[in-house]
Amino acid sequence: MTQDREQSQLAEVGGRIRKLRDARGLNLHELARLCGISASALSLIETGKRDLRVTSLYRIAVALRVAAGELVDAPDQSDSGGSPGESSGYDLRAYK
Amino acid sequence: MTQDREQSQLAEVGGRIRKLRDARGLNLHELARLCGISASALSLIETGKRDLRVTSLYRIAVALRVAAGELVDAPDQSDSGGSPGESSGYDLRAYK
DNA sequence: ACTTATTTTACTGTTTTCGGTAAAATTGCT
DNA sequence: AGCAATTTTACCGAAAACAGTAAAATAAGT
Repeated sequence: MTQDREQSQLAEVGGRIRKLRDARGLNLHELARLCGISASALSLIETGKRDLRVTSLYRIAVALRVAAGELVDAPDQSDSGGSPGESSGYDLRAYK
Repeated sequence: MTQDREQSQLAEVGGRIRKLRDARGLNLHELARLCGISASALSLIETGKRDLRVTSLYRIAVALRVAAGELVDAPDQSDSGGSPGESSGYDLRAYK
């Protein structure tokens, strides 16, 4: 369950990278060299078959000239710091 | 150079995590359990001493109830999909 | 069809994240 | 000061992300 979810999350991240790479007119090897990641690793990342470190995410974002958040968030994500003070909602009873 | 940059990027990510965790009134072990990451690893992440996978980033974001992008982007990041068609700015001459 | 460019996949070796545990260091409270 | 809670750090072993290479698969062009 959680496995499938992370799988699709990575697939979405990879899809956004590929889309932006295409929009920039770059091929795999070019982007790979721009962000210091091997082409084979980048291919696995774009197809959602490999997890990646956030530092790698940053390097890719820099190469694609977008904010790193655009690679991990859905395009319509807009929620932010709500009103502070309503510290609620956590159910810690199950533990400890 | 690049090393220091990634170091500070990780420190910023960790700082945001810690700040949100404090705002939620959670201690390290509680957040660790909520996102399925060991407390020791989470401590290293919050102090910017350890890189992390994006799937871990997602789990932390879910536990903190924020978009993952809020953990990787500076709070004032707002640029987005500019006008398509101006494919420019890449210098590939140095390679290939 | 052939040829070329691009991408995918498989493999090996190195580095690094991660869980778990436990011990130090720090912080907070009385 | 002491004592407890929280955090940091150090270790170990396992799993996974990397680089590099090369071969297979796919796409694109002539």
